[in-house]
Amino acid sequence: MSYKGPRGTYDVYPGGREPHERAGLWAFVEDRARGILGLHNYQEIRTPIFEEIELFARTAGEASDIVVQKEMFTFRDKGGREMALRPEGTPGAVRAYIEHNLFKLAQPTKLFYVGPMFRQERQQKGRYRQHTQIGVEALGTSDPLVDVEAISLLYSIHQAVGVKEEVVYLNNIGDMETRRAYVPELRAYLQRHAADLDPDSVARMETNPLRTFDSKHEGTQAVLAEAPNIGAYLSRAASEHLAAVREGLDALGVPYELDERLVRGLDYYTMTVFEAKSGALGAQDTVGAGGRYNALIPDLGGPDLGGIGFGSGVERMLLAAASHEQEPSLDVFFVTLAPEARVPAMRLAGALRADGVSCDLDYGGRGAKGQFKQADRSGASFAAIVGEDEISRGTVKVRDMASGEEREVGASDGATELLRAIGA
RNA sequence: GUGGCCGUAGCUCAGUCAGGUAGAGCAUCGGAUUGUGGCUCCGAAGGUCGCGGGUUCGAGCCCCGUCGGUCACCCCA
Repeated sequence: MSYKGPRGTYDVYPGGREPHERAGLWAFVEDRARGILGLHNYQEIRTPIFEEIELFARTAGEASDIVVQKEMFTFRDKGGREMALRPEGTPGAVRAYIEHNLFKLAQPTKLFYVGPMFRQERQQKGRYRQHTQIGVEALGTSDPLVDVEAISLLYSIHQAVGVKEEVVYLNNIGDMETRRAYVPELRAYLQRHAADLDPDSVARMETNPLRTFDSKHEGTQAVLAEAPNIGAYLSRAASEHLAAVREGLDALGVPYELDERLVRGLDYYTMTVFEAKSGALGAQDTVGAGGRYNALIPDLGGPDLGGIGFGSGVERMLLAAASHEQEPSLDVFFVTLAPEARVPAMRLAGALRADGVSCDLDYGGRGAKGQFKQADRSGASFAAIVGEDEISRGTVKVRDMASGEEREVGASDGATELLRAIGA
């Protein structure tokens, strides 16, 4: 056995060591999230996990490292088309929205998706080459109350799955007018302090100065601490939008912190951006994040409509959550004490399952003691014992595993008495 | 892609300093209890010491390389 899973991936299986490797927890998170999304009238969209590279290249922006540093998994199909495994969910969803003319319906179109995303990065805590996002896109409107709904939704999902030490950060990075006013000021300021910046930030200062705020470099952060704030440069529209979002969040009781240095990695964001972090994670502490993208739909060939969305990492939610794992439960474990008892036991198990009673039996050829031990470990409420004596009498012995109490019931006419004995 | 740390039983790890017969706990299986679990006791099974090369009479240990993991940078959910 020398095969290992691909670098940066993980398996989900019974008894997995890390929270995101445990099958039961995935079901828990998905159930909770789908429940809340349904309550807000969001409907599921499923798009391919690969698209043409061009779609992602356009949306991420030329300055984004997803494209520039080739963090996408790419391949060429047999027709020579350049394809990529999706690094994020928004482009595919927006592409489908336009392709199927969903904007002709009453707007907004409220969509959610759950699925794997791929980025060819080096793994670390909370970061994987294949990870799963629960995401939302509310398309076809620029109403600030939709922003409120999206942020509230993100917060609600996190609360429902038990994300610990969460803080939601909010900012408005403005419209074109805002950036025309702000970006030159920021760039000029950074250029004056270029000597104290890290090399990455010096390069970004020209291409996309907003992104320097993401740097973890000490010198850069010291410079940025004195940098002009975008808040003072917001256009009237941006400023009113931000005020409306804040008013809505306050009314709903969603706690948040305004952070004027919050920018997002993807270039398509405009106006509202937000990010939910958890202190229970490592350096990769963003659990979910998103923002408004008012130019994206027209950029991809659709009508001039706005949209907003977020993605939340399921692995990070699980890592940041208190464990809600449920003990596996079993109703009945069959103990067979003679070879000829095995088939009758399987038949009875089938009859019980037909009535919704979960059953299992020994396939390991264990002795009586071993089978009872297995029954105990399986968490079964009852053991149903079938041996030579029971077969000759046409009965089954039912043992209550908690009390140790046993009683013999008839089994010649199916599982009726057995069902009664276990109170099903 | 860059850097730190780490690769010994299914799992968690000791053994590396000072080269000399590969260990423990937990888990698994069996027995004590010929058809009865949890607790206890006894026993068994389980290892190319990540891989390759080198030094040496002798390498889990030293040297070189390589692969993998992990955390951090970068970037991002």
